[in-house]
Amino acid sequence: MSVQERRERERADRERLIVQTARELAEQQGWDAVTTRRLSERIEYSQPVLYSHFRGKREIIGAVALQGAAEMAVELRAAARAADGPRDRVTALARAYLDFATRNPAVYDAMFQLDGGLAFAQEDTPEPLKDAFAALLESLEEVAGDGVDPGLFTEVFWAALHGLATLTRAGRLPPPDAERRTQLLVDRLAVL
Amino acid sequence: MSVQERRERERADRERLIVQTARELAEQQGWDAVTTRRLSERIEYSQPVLYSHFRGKREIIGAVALQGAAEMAVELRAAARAADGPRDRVTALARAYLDFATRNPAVYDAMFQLDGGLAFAQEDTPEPLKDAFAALLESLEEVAGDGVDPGLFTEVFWAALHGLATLTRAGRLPPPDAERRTQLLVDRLAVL
DNA sequence: TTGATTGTCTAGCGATGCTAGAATCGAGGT
DNA sequence: ACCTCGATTCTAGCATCGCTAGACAATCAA
Repeated sequence: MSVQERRERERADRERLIVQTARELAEQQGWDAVTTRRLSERIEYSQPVLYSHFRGKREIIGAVALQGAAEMAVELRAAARAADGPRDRVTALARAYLDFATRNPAVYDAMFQLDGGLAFAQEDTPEPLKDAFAALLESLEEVAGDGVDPGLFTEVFWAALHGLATLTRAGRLPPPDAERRTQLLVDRLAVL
Repeated sequence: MSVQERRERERADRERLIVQTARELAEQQGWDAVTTRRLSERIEYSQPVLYSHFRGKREIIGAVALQGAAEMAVELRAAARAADGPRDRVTALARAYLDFATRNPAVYDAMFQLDGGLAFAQEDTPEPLKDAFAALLESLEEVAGDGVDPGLFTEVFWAALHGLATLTRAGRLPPPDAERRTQLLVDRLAVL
């Protein structure tokens, strides 16, 4: 019995190692550099080992995305908690979101740009993703405005943040004005 | 002299054929299916011919993106022209933008999701891209609000639309509520 | 008609994601 | 201590990718 338990523990450790290594490699050199060969080399196992943990590269991306979603939820809630009043809270939330995207570009890509084979906006959506959305909603429902569905408002606010995050990082929007854009977005969207 | 002119004409025709074929193939089966082999087969030339027109696959994507930007600019201006008053104009503009993204998903990806090797938000940004942004700005500057830089406002509005477009298409936002989200966005962002 | 230039194609390189089948390891019984 | 057998891991290879060198063919000037 103990032997099997140790095996399962080692297996779980190795799975964490794979996800962690994929994430580091992606942040260092971009997702294009995360090949099954390089990844297997870094974890010091052969390629087929990857496929005994994940169906393929997509699932590895998905695993990184879930890890990222959990972290993002924590950071969003921390930022909201540290702020006083609705206005400061929404501003802090927006900054925290964009900050996360800037500091973890590869993880953000795994979550929203790449195909990680994850379901969204439906029943079988993984819990971490639902929770990250919930973290946004918690701080936004108080500024949704009368007669506006908080869920719908959160979707719009999230989409706007997502647009800013992706376009900025892709060089489509000049970075220096990022803060002014954030302020404008918060001022207009939130009902204070 | 005439011989060379015919040659250049044929060459330009073939280049258009490449771009058009890449675009059709991408819309039919996604950009992953647009391989140099499949593309060369469809245009009935060998692979190296592609490289006598474009540096590589990236530039082909870029060419599709520029074509798309030009079309989008036309559609945005048409929608704005057909509307009466600032409110209707902004709503029509937003619908036209999201509509373009829905009807031409592969082209939209070429423009904003994939790496087409194009410069953005700087001097050497290709004209069609600047013009598409200008088309947005023309209709949005009148609703930017006092003391708000129209360019900055357009960037924010654009980012929000981009977020809605990409998240909806990726299955991250439920499609049925698309119109309600658009309305909410216009109502809040635009100063009417 | 010849020679040179231009254009196109065949064939192949290194790299990718993924997998079949061989090789190895280790736990449990004798 | 040794064998057996199942589970685990690896070697080797497939098909496909973007891209390119060098052979071949077509076209022009002389």
